[in-house]
Amino acid sequence: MVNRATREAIVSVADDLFYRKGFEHTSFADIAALVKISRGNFYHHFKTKDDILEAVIQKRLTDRHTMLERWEVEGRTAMERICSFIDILISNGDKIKLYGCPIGTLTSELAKLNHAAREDAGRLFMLFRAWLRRQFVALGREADADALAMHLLSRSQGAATLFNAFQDQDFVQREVDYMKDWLRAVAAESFKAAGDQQP
Amino acid sequence: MVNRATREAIVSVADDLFYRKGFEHTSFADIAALVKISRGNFYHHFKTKDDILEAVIQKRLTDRHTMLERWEVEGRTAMERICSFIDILISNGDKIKLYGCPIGTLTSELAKLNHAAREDAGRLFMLFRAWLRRQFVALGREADADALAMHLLSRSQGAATLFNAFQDQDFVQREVDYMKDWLRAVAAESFKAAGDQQP
DNA sequence: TTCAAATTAGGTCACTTGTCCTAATTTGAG
DNA sequence: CTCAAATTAGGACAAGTGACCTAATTTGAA
Repeated sequence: MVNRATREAIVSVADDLFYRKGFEHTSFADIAALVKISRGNFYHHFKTKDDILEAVIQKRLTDRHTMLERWEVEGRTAMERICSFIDILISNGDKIKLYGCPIGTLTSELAKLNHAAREDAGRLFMLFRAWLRRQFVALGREADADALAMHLLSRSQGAATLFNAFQDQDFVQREVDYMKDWLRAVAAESFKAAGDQQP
Repeated sequence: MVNRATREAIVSVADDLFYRKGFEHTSFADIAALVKISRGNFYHHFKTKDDILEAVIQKRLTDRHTMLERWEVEGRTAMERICSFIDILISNGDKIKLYGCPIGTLTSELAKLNHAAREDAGRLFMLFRAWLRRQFVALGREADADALAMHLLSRSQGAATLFNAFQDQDFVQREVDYMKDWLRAVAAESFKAAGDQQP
């Protein structure tokens, strides 16, 4: 006798609005209008706005986890998997161009609001960091896998931010190409190191 | 008979609060409390909150312009000047760690608010882009100076975002070192190209 | 079908927001 | 000093916010 559909609709719409308009700039009224329920109805599903934020972060964690896991079991090489990550900038380009990176912008907003959910949002970055680290380990870079993961995360964050600021499609494409060049060099180095038997 | 001091105090405090708490999350009351004037007094200096934002963006443009110009006339090499830009991540690290990049986060917030001042804020990035482009030209890279400028801007944006997210000092230091390595490689390439052109 | 639980609609509440008004005070040119 | 202009304080105002309540309706297990 539990209606999960309405709850999921609220979270889904909130997820979208928090991304497009920001957490603080999104009101209960905004969400209610899109979900087509009355404002007062919220209290039955979520006690506070922070509870909705919590659910949205959880949803994003699940969604990204699912995506990354799918990439991992589709049996491609670590190199191709990392390329899939880089290609988010293109495949999700239309939205990034307009609203930036969903993870980076949320983290940044919550940091400024000094919001309690700041740490939870941070786990979104940690998810990608750990996943990328695993790919670099698979690429034969156990020693500096984490630094490489952070570096690539950083590069894609920067590209997303400037894509949003300048709206320049050529720029993103160029940065994506640079990242793939870098990735090939990283892979080549690790092959060389394996041959030398030296780090 | 014009009191510019109060106006400048308002803009200065607003600049700081917009950075630390975000534009929307900063209220007239917040600013008034720090400037130590009454709330109603604002209307005499700024008709709307958007007018204050306009003034803050103008101030940031002037401040950054002054800083970049100073670096340019201090008679150092283009390489050293670009290093000064990279080193912002260290010299301004305490604030970036807590609040992110003042330019990137403002641009991102205004994009989500769909705010009219979005374009004005964009000029802050353009300022750095043009300045960096000039430095790369001075480094002998006329052909791809703009792409190099955007690339470095992108790298430093990403580093600032992840510094804010993970608060990891070692990470920023590493990224700063990577950027300087990259810069040296770029300079070396341009020397090589110059050598090829003039045998 | 029955009926208690789940869900919903509609509204109230106290509070904050940006905007704007008016009256008092301060300032400085003549 | 004089006095009009500049500046300031204090508050009013409507609109919007998140939180919360109650009563009506819907749902589905027994």
